Amino acid sequence: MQLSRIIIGDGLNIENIVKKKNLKLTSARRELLEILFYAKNPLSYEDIKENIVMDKATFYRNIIKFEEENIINSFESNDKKRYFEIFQQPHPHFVCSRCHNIECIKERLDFNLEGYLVENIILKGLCKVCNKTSI
Amino acid sequence: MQLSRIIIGDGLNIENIVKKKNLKLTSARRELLEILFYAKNPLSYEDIKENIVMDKATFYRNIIKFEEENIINSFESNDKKRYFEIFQQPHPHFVCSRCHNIECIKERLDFNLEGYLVENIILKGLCKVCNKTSI
DNA sequence: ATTATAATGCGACTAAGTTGCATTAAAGTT
DNA sequence: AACTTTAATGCAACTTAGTCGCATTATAAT
Ligand SMILES: [Mn+2]
Ligand SMILES: [Mn+2]
Ligand SMILES: [Zn+2]
Ligand SMILES: [Zn+2]
Repeated sequence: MQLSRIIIGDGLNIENIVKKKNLKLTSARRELLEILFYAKNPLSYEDIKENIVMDKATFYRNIIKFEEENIINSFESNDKKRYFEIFQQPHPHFVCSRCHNIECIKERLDFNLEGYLVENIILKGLCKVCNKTSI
Repeated sequence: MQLSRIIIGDGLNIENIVKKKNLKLTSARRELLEILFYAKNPLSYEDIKENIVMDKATFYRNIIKFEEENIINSFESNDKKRYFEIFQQPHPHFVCSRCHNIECIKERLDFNLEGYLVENIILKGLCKVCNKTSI
């Protein structure tokens, strides 16, 4: 909710975004973008499918389009699934190996890795909640 | 080659390792561990299957056993595949989005992420080689 | 050598994601 | 408002990594 405001700015709604990219605004696309805009964490197809009425193929074809147009970005977790979120500033993600939650990490992780170009960071382990309750 | 010496120490061969964990030493297990010991990078089933004679189910069942016994560890890349390596000190892995190579990162990446327990780090982007040749 | 049990091969299966194709709906044009 | 063009959709079939049940076989202990 706040996220979508921050990213798309005032006056930019789903209609504007989709049309600005020369995509047709279908009900499938509106549904999908609404869910992603209001999500606090990245979501997989499995997370979303209960709340949408489109076919799986339509889902993935729209996901591909949205990624091409930089409306969303995605990454693979360690559960064989791909997770999607509205495109933001690149930031790390944390995958909890106990509760399987996936969180966006706001903190900057500063390290230097000479010669490489790091585009994406995925951390796995215990999230704050699970780490506390693990004695 | 050097790696396996370092980890398992002098006098510790595949026979010892397997028997120490109360696993039966089968030809499938010997084959699999030999390949993993001599590998410079983590390997997937697809990487290995040409060089082994066991069934896919046997491969994965042994992988599971080896992981339970901390003989190997594994992680998922962004190509939907799982990669396996002989268990070592935890260290990050770099997945190149251009050449799709997977490298073990020796450098320590020091950062603090308050409250979390980071068990595993996967970096994605351009490896040294691809980063140089990308202008 | 006999035996108990763990490991194996085979085939069927699951789940994420992809593709071809005929149909439908969006958006522009008259 | 009807017409047309083209993109988007649903459906079904497919691909691929990994899993599982079950009958058979190999390992290692006795
Ligand atoms: Mn995020
Ligand atoms: Mn490694
Ligand atoms: Zn957790
Ligand atoms: Zn590379």
